[in-house]
Amino acid sequence: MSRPPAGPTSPKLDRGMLPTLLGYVLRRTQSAVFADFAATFQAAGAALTPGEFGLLILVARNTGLSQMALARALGIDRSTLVPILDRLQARGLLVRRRSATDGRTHALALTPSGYKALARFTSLVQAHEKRIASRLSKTETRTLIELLEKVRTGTRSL
Amino acid sequence: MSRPPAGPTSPKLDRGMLPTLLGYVLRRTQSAVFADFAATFQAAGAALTPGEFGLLILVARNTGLSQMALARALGIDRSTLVPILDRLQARGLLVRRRSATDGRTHALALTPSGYKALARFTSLVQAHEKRIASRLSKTETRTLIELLEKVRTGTRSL
DNA sequence: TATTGTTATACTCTATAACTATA
DNA sequence: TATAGTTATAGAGTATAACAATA
Repeated sequence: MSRPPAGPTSPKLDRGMLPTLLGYVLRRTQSAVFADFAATFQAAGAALTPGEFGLLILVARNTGLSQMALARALGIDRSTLVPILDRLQARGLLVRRRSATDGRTHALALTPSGYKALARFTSLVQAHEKRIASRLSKTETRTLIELLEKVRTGTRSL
Repeated sequence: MSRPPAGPTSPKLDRGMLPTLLGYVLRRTQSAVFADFAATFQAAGAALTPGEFGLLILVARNTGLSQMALARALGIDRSTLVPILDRLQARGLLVRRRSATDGRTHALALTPSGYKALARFTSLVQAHEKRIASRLSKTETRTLIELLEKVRTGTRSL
């Protein structure tokens, strides 16, 4: 792997203190992992974001849950959830059913097609996961997850 | 710290396989860290995003760089950069100067006020960094950064 | 009165395509 | 022709405020 032809337009910039900031490294890594996720799905002719995958898993595992409960689990506002569900519903992956016990709420569920798609998505996610952890040993991967969880729970916002 | 009153609206949802997915843990951690960053600045009456901080550092360390060079360093399109610079310029933190050697480019630089603000921002970022790493030993923090870099460089998109 | 879902609105980040000025 | 910056436009994620239906 040779260096790209370092013309006048691609000088290495001085990044100063940034490389040692945990938040910065975290952000760049998250960005690269996101891009890998997108590339994995695009290469397979599928379209899904990590957020949508998480949402589908949540609905599959908690069939009948309300939009409020889902929004709370995702940490987003209920109004933010509406267009996201609209899209997944338009793709035939998910349905809003009227709750029998509370007329205000929608009972969310995957369609048969949604379950089938989720199975496929899951194998794509596993391939993606394998790749992003490819330079890490099993132990290192476990350590990384533990350390990330420590960081997450040591935060103001939690 | 007592648990919140677990009413009918906050049942613990089944998150299935998600807690073991590195990508998922990374995303949630990044989200929590982002929220902590925002809270730190808001508490200090300052307004800045992690991305803006990174941009200011880059400009401070590479005075006179062009918008193209900056966009490339940030991994975003040049058109995306325009409104971001507009805002920072409107806040008086940064200026676009005409390049003496190439009339097409703008030479970016911080204003004196920008340097002063950046000094303040830097100390806020350091407080934020200290908090998010508060549950980690020095060694663990170093390990975490190393593992994150390994993940980042083991990605398709790199 | 309070809650759920929706709509209207607004802001930010992101991109592509086309335009202008300059090289 | 090619590059830099801008503008126009569009899509997605995020929020707040107000509204209708239901509890």
